[in-house]
Amino acid sequence: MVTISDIAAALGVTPSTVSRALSGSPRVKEETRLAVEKMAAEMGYERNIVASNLRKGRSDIVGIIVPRIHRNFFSNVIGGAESILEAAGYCVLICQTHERFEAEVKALRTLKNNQVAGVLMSHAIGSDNGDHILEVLGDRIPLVQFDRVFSDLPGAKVVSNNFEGAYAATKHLVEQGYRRIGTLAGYMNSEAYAARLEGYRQALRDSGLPVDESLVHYDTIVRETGLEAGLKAIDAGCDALYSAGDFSALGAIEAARERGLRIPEDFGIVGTANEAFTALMTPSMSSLALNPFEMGRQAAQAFLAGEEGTVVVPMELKVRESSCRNKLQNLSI
Amino acid sequence: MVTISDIAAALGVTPSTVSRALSGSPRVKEETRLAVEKMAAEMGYERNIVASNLRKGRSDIVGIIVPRIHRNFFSNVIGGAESILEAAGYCVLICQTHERFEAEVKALRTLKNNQVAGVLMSHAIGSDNGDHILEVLGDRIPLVQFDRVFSDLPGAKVVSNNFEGAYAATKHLVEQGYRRIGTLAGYMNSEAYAARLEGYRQALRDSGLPVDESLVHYDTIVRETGLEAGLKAIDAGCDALYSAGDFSALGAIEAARERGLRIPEDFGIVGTANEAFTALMTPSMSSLALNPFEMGRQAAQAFLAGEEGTVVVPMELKVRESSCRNKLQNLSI
DNA sequence: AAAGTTTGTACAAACGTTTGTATTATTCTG
DNA sequence: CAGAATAATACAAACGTTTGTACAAACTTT
Repeated sequence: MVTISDIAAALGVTPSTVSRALSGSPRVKEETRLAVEKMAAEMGYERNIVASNLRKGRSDIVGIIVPRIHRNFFSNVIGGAESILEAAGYCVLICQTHERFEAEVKALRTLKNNQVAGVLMSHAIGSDNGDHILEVLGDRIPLVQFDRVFSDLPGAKVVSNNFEGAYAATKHLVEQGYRRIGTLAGYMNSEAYAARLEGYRQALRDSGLPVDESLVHYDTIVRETGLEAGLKAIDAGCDALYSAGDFSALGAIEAARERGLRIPEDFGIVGTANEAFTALMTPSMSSLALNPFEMGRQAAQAFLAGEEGTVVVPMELKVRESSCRNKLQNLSI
Repeated sequence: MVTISDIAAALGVTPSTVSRALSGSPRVKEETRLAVEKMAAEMGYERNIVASNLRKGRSDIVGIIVPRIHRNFFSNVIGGAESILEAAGYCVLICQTHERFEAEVKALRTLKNNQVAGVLMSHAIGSDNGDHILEVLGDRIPLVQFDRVFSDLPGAKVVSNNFEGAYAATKHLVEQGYRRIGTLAGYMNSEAYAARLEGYRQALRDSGLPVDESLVHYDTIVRETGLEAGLKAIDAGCDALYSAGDFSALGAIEAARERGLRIPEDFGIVGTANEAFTALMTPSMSSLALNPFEMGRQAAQAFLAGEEGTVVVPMELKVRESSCRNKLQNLSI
C-alpha cells in the first residue's frame, strides 16, 4: 500500500507538500504538483480515506435513514439522492428502521460514530417527535428530512404538497359525481398524512359537501387494514374513497368486490404513491403520484448547498379507470 | 468529544487498558473492566469508529454493489443482507452501477478506499468478466457474489437454481397444452440467464418437443424489448413464452393483446422474478419467483462465515392465470 | 524463601493523513 | 543592492484508536 510518504520520499519532498499538491492547495508550485501527480499515478497511489477522515473529523459518507428500503418510494428517493451525491464525490450509507423507534436511534448513532458528513432521513412511524434525532446528531452533523418531517427540527426539509394533492384527488372524485366520499387516512403523527387529511376535508367543504368524521379511517396503510376499513366505509354508505396510500386502496378495492360493487360505476377510488402495480391492474387504479426520485435529488442538493429552507416537490394526480365514472377520456399512465 | 484518554485520566490508568477493557480483552481484570465501563457510560463515551478503523486497517462497513437499487429484486436482497449484517454489528454501504462497467469499477474503488470489511455484489450487465473486480479488491477484501456471478472468481457465490426453475416453468407450459413455446432470454454474458435458457431447452427436449432456435429472443429484459420480441414470436406461430424477466413478459402480454390473442386461452406466458405487479394484474401473471431476501441473507452469512462455496437458493414457480389453460385450480399468490 | 509462572498495566509506536507554524528560497521595491 | 514582501516548502503535532513489548505485582512451586 503506497502512501503519501512514499511519494514524498521518491521525489525528495515532504509528505505535507504531497498532501497539499494532491488536494490542490495554492501553496504548492504548479511544477511540483505535476511531478507529484505523475509520481502518484506511476506508483498507483490511492488516498486512504479512513486516515483522511480521521484527521479531518468528518467523512465523505452521507447517511440515509429510511423505514424500509424495499418500499418503492424509498428506494427511489435513495436513487435520486445517490445520483446527486455520487457526482459530488460522496457515497451513501443506508440504514433501515423498519418503522421502529429503537432502530432509528441505533441508526443515527451508527451514522454519527462513522462521522458522516450529513444525514438524510424520513423518520419511522414509531417516532413521535424528533428529540432523539437532535440529541444524537447534535449541531455538527447537518440534517435533511424528507417526506416524513418534524417541522420543529432545524435543517432543510423536502416534502410533497400533500394538502394540495389530496385536495385535487378529492375534488376529482367530486367532479366524477361521487357524493359520499370517505378517506383512508394513515397515521396522524406523520405531518404528511395529516396534511393529506386536511386537503381531503377542505376539498369537501369547498365542494359544498359535508365533512363526516365517521368516514375518516385512521391508521390504514396496508392492504389488510384497507380491506377492513373499506368494508366499514361501504357499509356506511360511501361511494368513493380517497386513500392516503396505494396498498390500503388495494384493500378497499377488494372490499368493493366483496360487496359486489362495480368499479368505477358503483364505487370510485384514488390511491396515493403511484406504485408500479396501480397502472397495471384491471381496472387501473388512479393514484396521487409522489415524485420520490426528485425528492431524493432535492434532499441531496439541500445538503450540498447547506440551506435550511423547505422544498416542496409537487404531486401529480394520475387519473385512471378506478375513479372515472363520467368519461374515460384523458387518462394518463 | 470524550476519548479513551479522558476515561484513562479519570481513572488513573492508561488508554491501552481502557481500550482493552472496552473491547473485552482477557488481559484486563474484571474489576478494572467494570470501572472502565461505568466511567465510559458516565462520561457518555462513544468509540470513534474512524480512528478504530484506521488503526485496524479495516472497517465495520460491508459494501453492496447492485445494478439498480430501486429494482425490487435488488432492494430485497439488500434488505435480507442488511438484516443479517446489522445484527452482526456491520453497516452497509450501497453503490449502484446502473449496469455500467465504469460505474462498477468506480464503486469497487470507492469501497476499497473506504476499507470495507467485504463486498457483496451482483455485477453489471456491462461487465463481461470479473477481472476488474479481482484487480481492484485484491485478495485482502472478501468478495461474495450473488445472482449474477462470475464463477471463475474466488469467494462465495449465492445463486438461484435457474436451470431447474426455467425447466419447471417450461414443463408447466407443456403440461398446459402449449406446443410451440418460445423464450425471452436475457443477456448471455450473465450465467443466470444462460442457465435459464438451458433449462428451457432441456424441458422442451425432455417433453419430446423440438428446440427451435428461431424462437429464442436474446437481450430482452425490459417492457419495450419484450413487446417487440413478443410480436415476432407470435407472428412466428408461438402459442406460449417463457420469459426470463417479468417486465419483458409484460411486454409480451401487450403483444398478445395487440394481436388479438386471449390469455391464457390462445397464448400462455410465464415470467421470472415474481414482481409485485404480477399477482395484481388481470389476468394475473404466472412467474418464476426468485427469493431475493433469502439470497441477501445467505450472501451476508457467507461473508460472515468466510466460506468459499456456492449456495443455491431455490426458485418457486407461482402458477397464476396467464398460463393456466387447462384448469384454474391450484393457484398460488 | 528463591525461582518460576501467571496476571494485570504501562509504555510507546504505529495507522496515513491534514494543517498551523517555521523556515528557506525567490521576487519585488526603493 | 539591501531590505521587505511573497512564494514555496519543511517541520511537527495532531486525529483516537489498537497492539506488541516491557515491566511490575501477585501468585505458585520446589
